[in-house]
Amino acid sequence: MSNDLEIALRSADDATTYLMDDEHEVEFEENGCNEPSHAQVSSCPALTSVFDNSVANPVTVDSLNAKTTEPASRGHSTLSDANFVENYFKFSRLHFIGTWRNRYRKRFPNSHDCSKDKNSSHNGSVSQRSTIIHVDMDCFFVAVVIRNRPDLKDKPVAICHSDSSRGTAEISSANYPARDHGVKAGMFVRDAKALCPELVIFPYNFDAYEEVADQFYDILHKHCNKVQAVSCDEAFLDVSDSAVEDPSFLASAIRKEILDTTGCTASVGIAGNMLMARVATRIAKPDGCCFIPLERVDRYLHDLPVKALPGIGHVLDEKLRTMQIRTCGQLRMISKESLQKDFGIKTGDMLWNFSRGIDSRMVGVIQETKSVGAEVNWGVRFNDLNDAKDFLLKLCKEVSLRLEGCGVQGRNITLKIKKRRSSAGEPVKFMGCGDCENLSRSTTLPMATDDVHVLQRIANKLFGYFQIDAKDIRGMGLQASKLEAADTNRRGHEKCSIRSWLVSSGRKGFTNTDSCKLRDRVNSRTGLDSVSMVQSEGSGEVAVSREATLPGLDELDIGVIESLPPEVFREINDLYSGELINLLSKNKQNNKDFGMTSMVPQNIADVMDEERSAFETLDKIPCDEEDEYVNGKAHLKSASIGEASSSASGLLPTTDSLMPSSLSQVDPFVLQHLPEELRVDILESLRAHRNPHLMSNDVSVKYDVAQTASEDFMMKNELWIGNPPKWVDNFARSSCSLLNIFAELHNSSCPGSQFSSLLQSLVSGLSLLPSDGQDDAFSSLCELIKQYVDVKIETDIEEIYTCLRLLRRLSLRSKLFLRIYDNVLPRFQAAVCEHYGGNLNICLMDE
DNA sequence: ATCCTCCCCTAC
DNA sequence: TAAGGTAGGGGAGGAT
Ligand SMILES: Nc1ccn([C@H]2C[C@H](O)[C@@H](COP(=O)(O)OP(=O)(O)OP(=O)(O)O)O2)c(=O)n1
Ligand SMILES: [Mg+2]
Ligand SMILES: [Mg+2]
Repeated sequence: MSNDLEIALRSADDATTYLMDDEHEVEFEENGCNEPSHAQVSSCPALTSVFDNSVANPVTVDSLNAKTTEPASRGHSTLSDANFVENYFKFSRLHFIGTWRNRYRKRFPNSHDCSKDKNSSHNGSVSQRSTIIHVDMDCFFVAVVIRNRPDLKDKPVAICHSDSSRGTAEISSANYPARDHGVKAGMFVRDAKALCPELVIFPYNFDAYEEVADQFYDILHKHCNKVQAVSCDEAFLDVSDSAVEDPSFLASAIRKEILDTTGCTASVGIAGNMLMARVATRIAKPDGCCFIPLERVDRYLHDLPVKALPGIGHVLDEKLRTMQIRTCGQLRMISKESLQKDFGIKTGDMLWNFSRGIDSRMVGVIQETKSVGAEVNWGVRFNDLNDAKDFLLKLCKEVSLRLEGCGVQGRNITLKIKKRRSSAGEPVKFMGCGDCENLSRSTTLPMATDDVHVLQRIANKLFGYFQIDAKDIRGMGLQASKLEAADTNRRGHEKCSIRSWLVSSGRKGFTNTDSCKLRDRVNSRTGLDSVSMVQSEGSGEVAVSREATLPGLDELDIGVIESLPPEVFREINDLYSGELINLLSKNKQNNKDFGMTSMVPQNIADVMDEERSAFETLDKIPCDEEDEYVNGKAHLKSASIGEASSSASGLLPTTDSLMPSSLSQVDPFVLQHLPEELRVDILESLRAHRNPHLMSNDVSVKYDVAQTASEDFMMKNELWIGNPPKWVDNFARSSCSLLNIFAELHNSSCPGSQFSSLLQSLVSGLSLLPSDGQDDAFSSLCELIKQYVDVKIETDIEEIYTCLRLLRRLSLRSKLFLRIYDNVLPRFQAAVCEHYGGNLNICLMDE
C-alpha cells in the first residue's frame, strides 16, 4: 500500500496542469493567424484502422459537404450546419458526462429518498465514526471501449475524436500504459502523440458508457442503500451502519462483481469521510483498494501535494505555490484566519480542514436541481446578429426541452456569452473559442417558465444588452435557475385562472408572505383587507379570505380613502350610506378638493377618447362594467376642464415633461396620501436614485410641492420610482393575483367593497412599481401578461379575451395600463393568429 | 446582516 | 480538422 502511495504522489506531481488555456492561447496567438475561411476540402483520411472501423460520423460528412454555401464561412461551425447544436451535443463527451446525472436520476428515482432515511443525525455526532467507500472506474472511457480487446490491455490507448498527429482534438481518457508516457485527459491528441507515437486512439462509444454505468450502479445499489452518485463512473457509499460487514471485504466483493459484469476494473478507497475516501481511491488506482484508517490520515496527507485534494484546482494550486505551499503538511502551517483572509471564509475553511483530513460532508444528501442550462463554446462563428439570434433560439429550445425533461420551470434566466478578447487571434484549437471574456446577464421573471417563446423573448432581451459584435462571439449559453416544480406550477396556474377565481368560493384562512407585506401595510391601515389573495409558498395555491362585515368608519385610513379613484370611493361611500363623505368633510379642510381628484388634464382625456373610440368598434358586447366605465368617463370629462390649466401651469418646478427626472414621475397626490412609512420608503428610494434635486433632506418641502398638484388623479399610476429589484420581485411573486384582480374588476357581480379593495390593492401595488430607463417593472408586468397569454392560449381562448378586455378597460383609466396594453396587444394578436388562424378583432366581435 | 448579480473555480 | 458541457460552490461588491 505504501508503494501505491508513492505512485500516487508521483503522478499527482506530474499532474501539474495541462489545461492552462489562456496562456496557451496567448502564446500561440500570433502563430495561428490562418484564416479558417474556405476550408481545404481535402478530407484527411489519415485515420488508423481502428478508427476507420468505427461507426462513421454522418455529421462530419454532412457538414463538410455543406460548407460550399457560405463564402466567408469557416468550414465547420454554426454557420455551415443547420442542425449544429443538436449534432454537437451528440458528439460532445463533456455533454455526455454533464448530462449523465439527469439520466441517472430518472433511472434510479427511488434512490433519492435515502436522505430521509434513518441516517438523520447519526453522522452528525462526533462520537459515531463512519465508514465511507469511494468507487471509481479505472480509465473509464478507454476501459469500456477495449473491454473485449485483451490484446490492447497493455498497450497505450486513448479515447479521442481524432487520430491525427497534428490534431487539436482532446484526449478524453487514457489508459494507464498511456499515462506512463505522460498522456492525460484534456490533452490535444497531437501532444499525446508526440509523447507517445504508438498511442492507439479509439473513438467514443457513448452508448456503451451508459450501459456500463448502469451495470455499475446496479451493483452499487445492490450492495449498499446509501449511494451518492458523483459521475457515470464514480460514487460514494456510506457503509457506516452496514452491520457486520468488513468494509474491505465489501469493497472486494463490489470490485469483483464490477469486473465480472462489465469487464472493466474499478478502484476503491475506504476511509472515515468522503475526502479521505477519495484520496484513498487515488492511491489505490489502478485496479486497487486502499483503506486509510483514522490514525494514518496524517501520515498519508503530510506529503500529499495540495493539488491532489479535491477542491484544489490549478488556480488555487498556483496561488498556494506562490506562498511556497505545495503539500498538505505545509498548508497546515497556515492559520485558519490567514487562509480565510487570503481565500475567503469558506474556501479558507476548506483548505484548513482538508489539509487535516477533516470533511463533514455526508453521503447521500440529495440536493434538488438548482439550475438547468445549455451552452456551446465550440464551433460558434457568426457573421451577423441574425446568426446569433438564430443560434440563441436553438439554445432556448434546448433549455426548454431540458426543463420539461426535468419537470421543472425557471424563474431566472441567465445568458452567457464568450467574447473573443481583442488581443486574441484565431484560437489554437480548431474551431475553439480561444481566449475569451466571459460575460453574463440574468433576469428574474414574473413567473417560472419552460416556454420556448418566453425564453426566446428573454434571451433576446438579454442578448441585446451586450451590444456585442456578432463576429466576436465564440460561445453562448442559456441557463434557467430559481427552479420550481412544473406540476405545482401548472396547478398553481390553474388556481390562478380567471375562471377558477370566479368560481371559487370564499375560503377562510390564508398564509401571509413577504410578497404581500407592502400591500398589507396599506390594508392594515385601512381595515379594508376584507379580501386578500396570496400565493402561499409551498403549493402556489391561491387562498381567499372574505369578511362580510365592514370595518368601522373610524378604522378607515383617510389618506388611503382619499387616494382611491372616484368611482371606487363612491362605491365605498355607498356602502357606508354616504357617511364616508361626511367623515372626510369633517376631517379634511381641503375636502372640497376631493371631488376634484378625478380630474384629468385635457391631453390625457383626449388620449382616452381616442382610445375609446378605437375600442368601440371592437367591443360590441355590452357588459355591466361598461356602464361603470361610461360613468367614470363622464365624470372624468366633466371635471377635466378646470384641471387642465392647473396641470399646465407648471406648479411643479420639476414637472417639465421633457425631463425624465424621477420627481416628475411621482404623483404628488399619491405621495401625500400614502401612509407615512410608505412615503418614507419612497422618498428614501428616490433619494438613493440619482436625482439631484431630491437630495435635500427636507421632506416637508417635497410634501408641500406635492400638495400643490394633488388633484391630478391620472398621474397616480405614473408614480414610478427608481429600480428596486426587491420590489419587482416581490410584486412579481404576487402577480398571479394581478390577473385575479383583473378578473375581479371585470366581474360585474363583484360586491363593491371587494371591488374597491381589489382596485386599491392594484393601485397601491402599481404605485410602488419601479420604472427606470430599463423599465424593469414595466417589462416585468408585460412579461407576466405575455407569459400568461402563451400559456392560456393553448387551452382557454375565452380567458384570453377576458384578460384583454380587462386590460383595455384599465388602459382607459391609466396611462401605465395604456402602455402595458400597447406593449402586450401584439402578443395577443400573434397568439390568436398562430393558434386559431384568425384575426383578434374579429374574434373579439364574434364573442 | 442578507440578499443579488456577475463573475471565477472545480469536478467529471 | 472537431464536437472546450454542466452544475454547484463561492467570492467581490453593491443594494437593501
Ligand atoms: N477531462 C476529462 C475528464 C474525464 N472525462 C471522462 C472520461 C473518463 O473516462 C471519465 C471518468 O473520469 P475520471 O476522472 O474517472 O477518469 P478515468 O476514469 O478515465 O481515469 P481514472 O482511472 O483516473 O479514474 O470522464 C473526460 O472526457 N474529460
Ligand atoms: Mg474513473
Ligand atoms: Mg471518475
